[in-house]
Amino acid sequence: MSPTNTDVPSLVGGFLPTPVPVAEYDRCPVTEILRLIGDRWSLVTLALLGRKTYRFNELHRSIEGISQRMLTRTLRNLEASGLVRRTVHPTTPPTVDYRLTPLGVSLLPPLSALADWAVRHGPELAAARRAAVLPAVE
Amino acid sequence: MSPTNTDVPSLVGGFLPTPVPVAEYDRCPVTEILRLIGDRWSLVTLALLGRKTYRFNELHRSIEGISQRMLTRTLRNLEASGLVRRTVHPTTPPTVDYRLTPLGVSLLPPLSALADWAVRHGPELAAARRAAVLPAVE
DNA sequence: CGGTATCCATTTCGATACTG
DNA sequence: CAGTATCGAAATGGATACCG
Repeated sequence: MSPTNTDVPSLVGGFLPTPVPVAEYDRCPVTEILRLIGDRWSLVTLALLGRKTYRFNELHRSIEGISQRMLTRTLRNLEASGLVRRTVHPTTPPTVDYRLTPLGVSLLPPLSALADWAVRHGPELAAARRAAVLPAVE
Repeated sequence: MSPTNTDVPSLVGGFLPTPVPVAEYDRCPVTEILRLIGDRWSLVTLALLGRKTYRFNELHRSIEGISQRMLTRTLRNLEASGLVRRTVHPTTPPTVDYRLTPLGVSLLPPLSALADWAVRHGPELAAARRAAVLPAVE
């Protein structure tokens, strides 16, 4: 009802048929976006592109540890989902830059909300992990 | 500064050192939560548990297509992160129920914000995918 | 500069069978 | 009822080399 709900967690529209049909679930946009950005490199990439336009190698240098292959794959993925636009400038040698599309920009606020939650509750998450791997001497 | 920012996407606190150090990035709580819930079954599981407490087989029946093994793994994962609490009742046969912890409940609003975004922009995402796999006859 | 192509290790997922 | 054990398939990620 309300344009943005903050107190009532809707999660997939506010209702859920049970059993949840697996086919629908897999095609659910919420599932898709989480799987899209839940991989190793998408989040940093989006975070950087949220700040400015990057050239390929500039991005490569900006993300420590990423291989050329994975950077390409990550960018192509985000591009295929409409979050990133790839622009080739016909110079010699050719230069390519990447920027967020308006759709990509619109993703940042909700993503930041999740990020804020994670930062706030990071200690609790870490504590839970520690408690889980050390079920000894209580 | 503001308790919840909606217009300025902070993403990991509002600044990013470049190059982004891979070790820090991997330990970043934002990365961790995304990878945690970015798998195949965590989102539905959380969505269901957000509604009520479930017994194991009840959950199993409620999620079409999930195997016993994956349900167990998913629940154990969420439990190890402190989002879900597992309670064993010493009856015969033993019954076990799962519910969200307060931490798990606190995750629902930001997750719903992302879900709302996905639902709103689902058509655009789908259109981008279609345009990407059909780069023919423009 | 901005990629591909190849190959391999690791992880994830799912099916099936069995258990206290 | 609520799992565990085992196995194999598939997806994911990374290293290296090469290309227009």
